[in-house]
Formats: sequence, C-alpha cells, structure tokens
Amino acid sequence: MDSTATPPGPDGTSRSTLPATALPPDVPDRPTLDGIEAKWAARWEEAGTYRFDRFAAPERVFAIDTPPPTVSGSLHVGHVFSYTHTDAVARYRRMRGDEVFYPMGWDDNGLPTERRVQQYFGVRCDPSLRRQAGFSPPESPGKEPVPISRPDFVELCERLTARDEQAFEHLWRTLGLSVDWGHTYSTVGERAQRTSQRAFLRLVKNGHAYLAEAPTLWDVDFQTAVSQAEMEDREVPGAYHRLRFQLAGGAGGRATWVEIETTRPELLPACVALVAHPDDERYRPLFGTEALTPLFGVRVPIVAHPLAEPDKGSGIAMVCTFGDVTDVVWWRDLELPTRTLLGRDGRLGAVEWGEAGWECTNPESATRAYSTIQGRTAAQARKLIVEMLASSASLIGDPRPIVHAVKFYERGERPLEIVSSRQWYIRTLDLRDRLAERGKELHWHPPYMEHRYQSWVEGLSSDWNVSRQRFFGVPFPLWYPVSADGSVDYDHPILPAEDQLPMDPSDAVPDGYNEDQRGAPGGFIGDPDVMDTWATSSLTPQIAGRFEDDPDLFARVFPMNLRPQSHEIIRTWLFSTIVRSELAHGCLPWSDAAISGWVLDPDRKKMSKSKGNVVTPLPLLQTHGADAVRYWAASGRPGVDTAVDEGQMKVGRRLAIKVLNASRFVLSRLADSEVPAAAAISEPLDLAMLSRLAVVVSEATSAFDDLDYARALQVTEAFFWSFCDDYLELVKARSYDDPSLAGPASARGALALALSVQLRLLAPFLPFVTEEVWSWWHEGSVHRSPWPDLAEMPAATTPGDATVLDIATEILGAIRREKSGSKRSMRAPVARLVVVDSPDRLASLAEAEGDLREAGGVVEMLTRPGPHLEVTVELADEV
RNA sequence: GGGCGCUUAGCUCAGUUGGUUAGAGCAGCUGGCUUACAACCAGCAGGCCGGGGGUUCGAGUCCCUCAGCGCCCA
Repeated sequence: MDSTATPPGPDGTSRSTLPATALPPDVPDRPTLDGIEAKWAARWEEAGTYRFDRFAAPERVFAIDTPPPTVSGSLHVGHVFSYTHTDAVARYRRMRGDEVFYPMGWDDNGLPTERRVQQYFGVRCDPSLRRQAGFSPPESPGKEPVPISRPDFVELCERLTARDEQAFEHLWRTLGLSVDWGHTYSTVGERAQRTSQRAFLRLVKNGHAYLAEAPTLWDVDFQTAVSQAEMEDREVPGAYHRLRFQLAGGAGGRATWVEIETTRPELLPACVALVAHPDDERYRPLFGTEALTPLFGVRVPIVAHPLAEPDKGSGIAMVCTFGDVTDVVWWRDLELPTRTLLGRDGRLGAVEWGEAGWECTNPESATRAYSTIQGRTAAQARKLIVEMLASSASLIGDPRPIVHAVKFYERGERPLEIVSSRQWYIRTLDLRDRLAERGKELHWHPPYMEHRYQSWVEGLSSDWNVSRQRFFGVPFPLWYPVSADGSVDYDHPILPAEDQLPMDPSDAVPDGYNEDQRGAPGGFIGDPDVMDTWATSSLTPQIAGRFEDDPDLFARVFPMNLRPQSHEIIRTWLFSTIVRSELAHGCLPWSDAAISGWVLDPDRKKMSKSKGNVVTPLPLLQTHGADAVRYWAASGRPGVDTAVDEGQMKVGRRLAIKVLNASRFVLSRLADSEVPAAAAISEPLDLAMLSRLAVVVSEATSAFDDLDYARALQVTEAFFWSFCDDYLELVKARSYDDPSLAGPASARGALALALSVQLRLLAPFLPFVTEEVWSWWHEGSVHRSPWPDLAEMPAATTPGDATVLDIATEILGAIRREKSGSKRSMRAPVARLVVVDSPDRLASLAEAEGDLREAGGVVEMLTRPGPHLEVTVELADEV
C-alpha cells in the first residue's frame, strides 16, 4: 500500500480510500464546473454518502440540532449562509471519523402557514365545526372564505407545506448540505405532535405546566395570546394627558384635587387606583385616601408602590386593568380590583354603571359618558374621551406629545393589549437560576453571545404562556368536563393516555364518554387552543432523535453536540430548548452553540420583506455555482454579520476552477507511472513545501475544532494559491523529467501528496469540485476520506521549516519583478543572477538552485555571502 | 437607562499571549497568451489602524474617555 495514498484514520485503522492503482488518471481534457451540483447530489444520494449509522456508539456520534426553516416563508439567502457554516463543520467532523447525525427539519407550524392556507384556498377555520367526510377545498378561493373544521384546515396546511418543503429540499441539495434525508422531520408532523403532546402531558402531571386565568398579552388583530418572547418594543408617538381627579372627602383647607398624567386616557373607566412612590413627599399625605375619577365618578384608592416614578409626569399614575405590564404588577402587588374594559377584539365592552364592581357617584352620567366610547377601538375611544375630558375641565392643558416604547407582537401592527384570559403556562420563573447556570455551561461561539441569553433570563417577568388561540398547530391534548349546569370545569382536565397521541381533542373523545356528549351538560369539551410554535420547536432534539419513539437512537444522539442558529432567536428557540431539556432531562440539550450573524443586503442593510431587499438564493447558485456561493458564506466568520457579496462568489468560483486546473496539471504529471511513495520525497524544496502544508493542516484542524470554519478556509486557500503560483512553477520542469530519477520522483510524490491533502482540506467548503477531482483518481468519496493528518507527511518533514521554499520563492519574485518592470515576457531569459545573502540562506538556496534556474530561465547564477538579501537580475538582450 | 459588538487601504475583511517595515482579496493601474489555467499569470500603487488621553523600552493590540454605526435587554 502506498503510504501517501492511505493515511491512517483517526481511530488508527487504515481506511483504504486511495487505491495505488487508480492511475493513469481519468482526467477530462477540458474540466468544467457545469452540472456538477446535479451530478454529485444524485450520486451522494445513491451511495448514501451522508447516511447516519444509527448503530454508532454514542461517543462517536456528532449530533447537530439544526434550525428547521420556516417553509411557508420565502427562500432567503440567509438560509444558505448559516447552513453552509454548519455543513462545513459537519463535513469536517465526518472526515475526522465521527458519525454525524445531521437531520433536517421543516418548520411548518404556526401563523405563517395558517395565513398562507387561508389565502391560497380561500378558507377559514371554525373550530366549532366537525370534520367533514371526504372534504375537498374550493377549486379557487371565493369572495367569502369557506368555514371548515380544524382537522380539515390542518390537512390543507399539510398539503401546502409538503409542496414548500420540496422547494427547500431542492435548495439544500443544490447547495450540497450533507444532511441525512432519511431523518427529516416537520414541526407539525405526526412525530412532532406526539413528542410535543407527550412532553406537555408530562409537564402537566409533574406540575411544571398549569392552567390559569390571568392578564395576558393579547394581539387584538390576530386575537391570540402572545408570550414575552414574541413581544418587542417599538418607539411610537403618543401623548401625556394631564387629568384632574377630585379627592374624595378632601376638605378643611387641604388640596381638593390631584393631577395625574397618562398616555392612555381611554382607559380611565378601567382605573382602579392612583399610585405614587412611597418616598414621594408630595403624595405621602394622600396614601390611604381616595379620589374620584373624572367623568365616571368612581372612588379609587391612592396607594404607594416603589415602581411609581416620581420624575415621570406628575409623579402619580393611574392604575388601569390593564394599560401596560406595570399595571399588572401594581394590580397584583396591591391586590386591586379588576375592571375589565377591553375585549378580545380590542373594543371597549359593555359596562353596567352602578352595579357591583362599577359603583360610582352618578350611574346615569357615567353611563352617558361611557355610551360615547362603548364599542370603539382603543384609538377611537381615546380621541372621544379627550374631548369629553376637555369640555368637563378635567383635562389640564394640551396633551404633551412624546415618543415612547410600546409593546407589540413581533408580527403585529397594533399595540398589544392586556386582557384576562385562561391560558396554559410552563413554569420558567422558578427555573431562572438553573437556566442561568446552564447558560454558563454551554460553550458559546462566539463567547460574547452568552450575554444575550443571560440578559434574557435575568429579565424574565412571567411564566411561559404556551396557549395560542389559533387553529393550525399542535392541539393541547386534553378535555375538560362539562358540569350538569353546563359550566366547564377547568380545574379537572381529562388527560389521554400517552399511547393515544397524537390526538386532537376537537376530534377525539375521552375514554368513558361518547361523541354525543361533546359540549353537553355532564359531558366534555376539548381544549380549543393550539400550542405556541416554540412549545414544539423547543423539542427539536427530542423530535429529531425520536425520544421515546426510539429510545435506543435517542440515547446515542442526545445530548447533542451542536446547536447552530442566529442571534435573534436566542431568547426564543435556544432559550426554550434549554428550558425543555432542563425540565425533561435535567441537562443541556447540546454542548456547543454556534451563533451565526445575519446576512445583510449588498449595501449592508438588514434584509426585510418590507424593504424589498431580500435576496433569493437560487439565482445566485445558478449564476456562480454552489461551491462559489458556499465559499462566500464560509468567508463570513462566526457571529459576524456579512453582506451578500457576489464579488466574493466570483472569487469562490475562480478558486473552484483553479482546483480543477491545478489538479489536472498535477495528475498529468502522474500519468506515466506509479505514484511514488512518501518515502521517495527527498528534495529539500519538496520537503519544505510539505513542511508548510503541515502547518496549514494543523492550523485548519484546530480552527475547525474551535468551529472557526472561516479561519480554516483562509489558511487553506492562502496556501493553495501560493502552491499554484510558486511551488508548481518551481517544480514544473523537474516533474517533466525521467520519472525513474530521484528528483522527478520526489517532485511527483510531493505533488500527489500535496494535492490529496489540499483537496481534503477544501472538501468541507467546496464539496462539489473536490469530489469531482477526487473521482478522477480515487474510488469512494472525498467526503468519507480521512481528514489530513501530519502522520501522512514524509518522515523528513519538519513542520514549519520551509526556508528552502521561502528563499526560492523570494528570488523567483525578484526575477518576475525585473521582467515585469522591464515589460518583458516571463519567459525572457535571465543572463545573470547574483544573490547576496547569509551563508545559511545561500546554502538553502543551493538546494533549490536547479528548480529556480528552470523556473526563472536563469542562464548564469552567482552567490556571494553578505549581511542581507540582495538580488541582481540581468536580463538577456531581446532578440 | 443597563449591556454587547463594530470602527484598519476606494470596497469587504484578517491581524493570536503587546514585539521587525500593519496583511489578504476585490476594485484600480502597468505588462504578459508562460505546453494546468486569459474564467489565467506577473508586477505596481494605495493606510493619522474612528478622535483624545494613559500604561509600557515598545500599542492596531492593554486601560480610561469621547464620537458614530448596529444589536440585545429594561
């Protein structure tokens, strides 16, 4: 066996990848990149090149929990960017001998899919409807959306997402992701539903999930609850309104008014207290007394709470149920009553003034005032109530315009309201300290990304609301008993057995009941909601690893090694996955998290649909080729935002073409006879080149071990170009000589080894061209060949010592400079070359003299000892 | 308001624990078809390393401060 050709594998066994008899090489005359994506994508699939060995020992498994892309969203160049990073690492680990578990998932869960289906088919989900036998959607969307049952709606969602998944899979295969397509999952598929429902039931049983009626962040347009993680602040214009409240029983020379400032005057009817800071001297005398709301005459207590800000407005605020999250804190801490105003549709509901909870001094005038705003949206009501306040002299001065941060659902268009509703929660506040610890245990790449996680954990203010009032998603797998009087008993949910999962309670019937009893007194009713998409996405390790469905597989792949994702979903996906893993397994779901940056548009602006600057990836892949696009992506360092740069893709394509041509040249030098073994590499210049390459191998290896694929690429590429430009030129003439001589044999051996090593170093980045070239002279895939190792180098190689190559290259450069400066061809002969340098360096030079003279066309070469390098080049006269 | 990151050539970016004259690619300019490659090659030019202050024999690198950009959290 040829030692250059069969380096030992990482496990010490020899993995035969380079048969010694693969020559003469089957090298095309005009090698091309055209069509190699389709060709190799198909062959890799056939050969199962990236198939995961599900019986691999756990310590050999490298498992990747990769983001399932949202299939109903558009293909985005950002996908290509970050997935390439992960793929490069996956390919590296595979070549290192790991069994790489690299499944792909599709995120088809949630609102984006729901909306797309509504528009595409012209339907509307009505959860109160029963499944229709033999249902088929309208031929084309009509004017009015057709109401259909939840199971039917879900089926349409599945039908549409199946199509979207194909587009994504096509993209990934074109890009050359080395995923095992046999392990694909979807976040709303049967397996995901079962996993998600089972995990939820277990949380219910052990008390980590609970049902509660509580103030809930609510989007009035989507009419669904929203969790803290889906909420964002936006700066919007607003105004402070100064309102005068009469003090109840204020007499005897004391002030009879108090003035508050509010940005939400329309919530005045929902006012339940006035609050000031306990240390605020201005209001201290008022604590414990009461005031009357203007227009409505409701008595509200004046109370103290440290969250009241003395510097804000007049220093005293009105507490409403509920204007913002601070109101909720005050309401809870101070045990204030509830006066609910806003309904789920975002409009002011009916109020019986004077009745219990709405006691007031004059029900008649309160009713009159309220009738103006009842049924209006918050924005409409605000205008109207300001007019009324102004005419009743309760509004002091003009509203003061400000810009302030208001909470929005990240997909929403109107500010979030807070309504009281019944929701399922997962306890996260209790876990805060442990979650912070887990954040410290996780290896973050780059490390500073941990701050985002920690600040999120520190800022947690509520348990995780996982109920969503939507249709497409994973249903809550439970029912509630309906009492004899028709009221629903939420305190005693009916849980199914785990082997009944997945199930939809709007379709399934609990044991001991029959379908007739649905909704009837003494019967049952299904939970109408679906889970937050993150309640399912947070289980991707369990879904992909088939937790409980295949415990043997799960034990091999979990905990996983790598979670790659972008930074904006640290608080959602990364965080929630850690929560679920902590609750279910008491450990981190993965050891390392690689956080990629964003892709920016060519002008370094953030891409967004609304700006219309989203770049789609397929045209780029078609124009430049997959390897070229991957090259651009892999140049973006971990965590760094990177602009789409077609210039870089062109550079990548040139690199790929260079690989073709350089390989063709090297292999043509090897065509005539057997490839010499590493032991035949004896020329100092060849050994020097390999010394430098040995350094590249170790640098690329340690960079990859640190998940710094970009650095691995950079050192490899830099070496490759100098290898082509300098080393190949220096050995070219010698490599053409009689192969039975030692010099030419050494050159040929070094060329073969260097090419083999470099193709393997480049394989994670340029999987197509390296495989193409590899196939010219090897059986098997370069992607299953062993990662280069210093043990492959000839024994005489000294990593790092490349003096012979350095000095020969320097002098070749001087010769080229002279020819270029004299505007002569590179072939122009050098009549005389004089080199002055230290005796040591001259000795090194002597070892490469023959090659240098051939490469430079040097007729006569003289050397002289001196203090530093000095080169004189005398060109021959032009003929 | 608290925090994180960035600022180096016209552009995009490297630059390790402080250590020769700060690097690369692209773009630009000047040449060259050289039996692997004109989808190529050679060469040249291009920098107050954001501003200021400090530590040090020595700072792009460490500390302080200011400014701009981006992001996270409240």
